[in-house]
Amino acid sequence: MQKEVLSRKEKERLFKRAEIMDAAVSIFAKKGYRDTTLEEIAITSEFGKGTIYNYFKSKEDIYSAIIDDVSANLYEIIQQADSETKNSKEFFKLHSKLVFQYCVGKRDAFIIYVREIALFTTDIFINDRKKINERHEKVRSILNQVISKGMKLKEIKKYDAEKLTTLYEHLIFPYILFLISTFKDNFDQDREIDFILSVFYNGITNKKLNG
Amino acid sequence: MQKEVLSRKEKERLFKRAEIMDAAVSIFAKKGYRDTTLEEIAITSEFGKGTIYNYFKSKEDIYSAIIDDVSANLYEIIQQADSETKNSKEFFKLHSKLVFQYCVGKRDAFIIYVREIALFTTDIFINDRKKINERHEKVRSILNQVISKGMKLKEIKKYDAEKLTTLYEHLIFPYILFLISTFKDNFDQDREIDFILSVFYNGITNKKLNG
Amino acid sequence: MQKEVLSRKEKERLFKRAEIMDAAVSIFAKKGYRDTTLEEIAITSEFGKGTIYNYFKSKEDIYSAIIDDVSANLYEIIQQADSETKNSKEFFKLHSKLVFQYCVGKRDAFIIYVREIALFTTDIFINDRKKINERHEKVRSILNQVISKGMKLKEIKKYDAEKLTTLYEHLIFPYILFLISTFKDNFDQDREIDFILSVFYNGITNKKLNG
Amino acid sequence: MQKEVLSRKEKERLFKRAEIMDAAVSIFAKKGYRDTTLEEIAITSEFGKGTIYNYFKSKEDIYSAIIDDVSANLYEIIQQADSETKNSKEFFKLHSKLVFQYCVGKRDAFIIYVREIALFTTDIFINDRKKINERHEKVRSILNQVISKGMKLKEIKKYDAEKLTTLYEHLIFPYILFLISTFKDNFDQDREIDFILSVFYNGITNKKLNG
DNA sequence: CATGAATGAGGATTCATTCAT
DNA sequence: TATGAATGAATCCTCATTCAT
Repeated sequence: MQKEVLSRKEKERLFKRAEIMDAAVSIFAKKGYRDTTLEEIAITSEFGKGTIYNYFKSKEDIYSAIIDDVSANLYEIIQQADSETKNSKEFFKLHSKLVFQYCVGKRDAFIIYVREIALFTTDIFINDRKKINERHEKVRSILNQVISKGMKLKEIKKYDAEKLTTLYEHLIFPYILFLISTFKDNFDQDREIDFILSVFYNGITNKKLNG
Repeated sequence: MQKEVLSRKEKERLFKRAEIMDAAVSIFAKKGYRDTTLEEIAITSEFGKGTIYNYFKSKEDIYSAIIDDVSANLYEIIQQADSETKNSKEFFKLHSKLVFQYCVGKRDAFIIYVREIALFTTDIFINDRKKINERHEKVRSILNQVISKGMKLKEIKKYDAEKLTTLYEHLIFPYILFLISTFKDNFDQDREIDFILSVFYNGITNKKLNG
Repeated sequence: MQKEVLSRKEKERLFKRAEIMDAAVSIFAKKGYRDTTLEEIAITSEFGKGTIYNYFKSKEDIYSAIIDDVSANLYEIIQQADSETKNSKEFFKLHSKLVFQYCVGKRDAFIIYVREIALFTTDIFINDRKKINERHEKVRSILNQVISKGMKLKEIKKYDAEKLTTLYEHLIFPYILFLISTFKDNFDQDREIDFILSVFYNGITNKKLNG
Repeated sequence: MQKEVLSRKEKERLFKRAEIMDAAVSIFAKKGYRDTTLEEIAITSEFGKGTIYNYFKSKEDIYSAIIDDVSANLYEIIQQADSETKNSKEFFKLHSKLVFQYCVGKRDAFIIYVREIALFTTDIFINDRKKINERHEKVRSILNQVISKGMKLKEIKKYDAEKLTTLYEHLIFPYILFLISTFKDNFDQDREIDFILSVFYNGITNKKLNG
C-alpha cells in the first residue's frame, strides 16, 4: 500500500512535469529559448509561475529536459533500427521511418533538438550537456558502424564513413525540419521517405551491385 | 564638388556601417541574437553605443542587414552560377564551389543566415523580412528551373522539382554549417564539394544516361 | 478527566512548539531573519511546512516567540539576581554569572536577542514588540535601582544611573556575544566574568571605599 | 586639458557614486540589508534603477562599499590617534573623541559597520570581506600595541591585552551605537566620552601608580 | 492535526534605446 | 557626428502563506 501511494504520487508528479514540458516545448519551438518567458510557460501550462519551479530548477532546466528527452528517444530509435535490420538498406529505411514517425508526434521537441544539437548552431548551453553530446556520439557511432559494414559488404560505395554519417544526419534532419515547419503534418511520410532515401541511398549504392 | 564631398561622406558612412556589421556578425554568430548585447557590439566595433544608432535603427536592424547581405550575395552567386553554366551538372559544381568560397570568407554571416532563414528555425523577425523571403523564393526558383531543365534533358531523374530544390538546399547548407562550425577553415573545400556532389548528383542522375 | 486530557494535549502542543523554535533558532542565528526560509525550518524541525502554521501565525511569529523567550528569561534572571543579593557588587557578580550560564545554554537565542533588542540595530518588527520593550524597560529599571542604591550607599561613584545602566548592558551583552560567536563554548566562563567585572566594577567603584 | 576633462568626469562619477551610497546608507541602516530594495535606493537617490548599476555591480556591492568606507576611515582614525599621542590615556581620549566625531557625521554608515563587522553578528557576507577583516585585524593590532605598551609602562593593570582590546571595542562601539540610535545627535559628545572613559580607563588604571 | 503542492507578489538585475553634451 | 550616462520595462527566480487532502 505504501508503495502504491508513492507510485501514484510519483506518477502524478511525472504527469505534471510532462504537462509543463508540453507547454514549454511549443513556445520554445516557436520563439526560441531567449524569447520564451516563464510567464508564458506558466500561462500555457495552466500552472502558477512558482509551481513550475517545483518541477524544474530553472528555465534552462526545462529546455535541457526537452532536449534530453529527444536525445534519449533518438538513441532508442537508432538502437531499434540497428537491431531489427540486417543490412544498411533496411536500416536506413527503418531508421528514417521511425524518425519521421517520431517527429510527427513530437514536432516541436524535435525542432528544438535539431536546432540546438544536430546542427551545431549555437555555443549556448554547450556546457552541462555532456550527457546529450555523449549520446549523440553514440548515435553517430552506430551510424558509422552500419555504414562501415555496408561498405565492407559492397552495399555502399567506398566513402569516408565519418563523412557519410555527417551527411546522412545533415540531410535527413534538416529536411524533416523543413517539412514539419512548412507543412505541419500535411505531408505524406512514406512518399517523403521514399524520395529522400531514393536520392541518398541510390547515390551511395555501389552501382556494380545493381547492374 | 558638392557631389564629390557627398560621395566621400557617403563612402565613409558605408565603411563605418560595414565595420559595425563586421563586429556584430561575429558576436551574433557566437552567441545568438538575444545573447548579443549592443554594448558588446559597440566595444568590438570601437564605436560608442550611441553612434551605432546613427547607422542602424535598432539592434534588429543590424541583424537584418547582415542577413540581407548574405541573402543578396547568395542571390548573386546563384545568378552567376546559372549564367555561367550550361547544364545542371556544371551548375551544381559551380554553385557549390562559389557557396563554399563565400562561406569561408563570410563564415559568421553565413552561420546566421542558415540558422535564421535556410532552416526555418524561428518565427522571430518573420515580419520585416519580406525582401529576404522574396529573394529566397527567387533563389529557389532558379534552382527549380535548373533542375526542371535538367529533368527535361534527362540529366536528372524524374523527381518532384520542388522537393529536389528543398533537398539540395537542406543538404548543402547544413553540411557546410557543420564543416565551418566544427573545423573552422581546416577542411579541404574541393574534396568536400566532390564528396557532397558525388553523393547528391550521382543519386539524382538518370543511370541510363551513365550506362 | 477532561482537564487531564486537555493538559496532555496542551503539553504535547507546547513540546512541538518548542521543537519548532529550537530548529528555527539555530537557523535564524546563523543566517539572520530574512535569509532563513520556512522550508529550512520545516526540514530541520522535521515537521511539514504547513504544520508549522498550526503552531505559529507566521514566520515573524516564530522569531518574536524566540525573542520573547529570551526576554522573559533575562527578566527572571535579573529578578533572581536582585532578590538573592544584598549589594551592587554581589548583584553584578550573580547577574553576570547567571547571564553567562544562560547564554551558553541558549547560545543562538541569545545571539538573536542581542542583535535585535539589546543593540537597537533595526527598525524591523519594532511594532508588535511592545511586550518585549516593556520587559526590557523593567530590566533596565531594576539595573537602575541597584545602581542608584549602590550610589547612595557609596559603593558606586556618582554617575548618571541611566548612563551606567546603558553602559553595563552595552558592555556585557556585546562582549558575551563576541565570546560565543568567536569561541562557541571554548572559553572559561568564570575567568571572563572576573575579567569583565574587574574592569567594570573597579572602574565604577568609589576608590575612597577601597582605600 | 585632456587630463582636466578626465578629472572632472571622474570627480562627477565619484560624486554620483557617493550620492547613491548616501541614499543607500540611510535605508540600510534603518531596514537592514535584506529589507532594503533597490527600488528604494533608486527613489531616494533620485537615480533610475538601472543607473545605479552603472556605479555598482550589485546591491551587495553598495553595501560592501559602505562598510569598506567606514573600515578605511576607522583605520585612519586609529592611526591618527596612535601617531598623535604619547601614552595610552591620551590615545584612548583622542581615539574615542575622533570616533565619536566620525559617528555623528556618518551615523548610518557607522551603524551598518558595527552591526556587520564590529559585533560579529552574522555569517552573512563573511566571504569577500577579506580586505575589511584584515583592516579590522590591523585596527585591533594597534589597540593591542597601545595597551601592551601601557601595561609595560604601568599605566594599565596587567590584563590579557587581547581581552582588553576586545573589551574596548565592545564597549565603545555598542555604546555609541546606542547613543546615536536613541538620541540621534542630541547628546553631548564630550560628556559621553568623559563618562565612558572615566569608567573604562579608571577601571584599567593601575591604582598603585595613582596612589 | 499534518502535509506539501500551488501560488503570485516582490525583488535583483539586464539591456535596448534615448538624449544632452 | 560621436558619445555614454541615464532609464525603466522586462524577466527570472524566491519564498511566505494557503488549502485540499
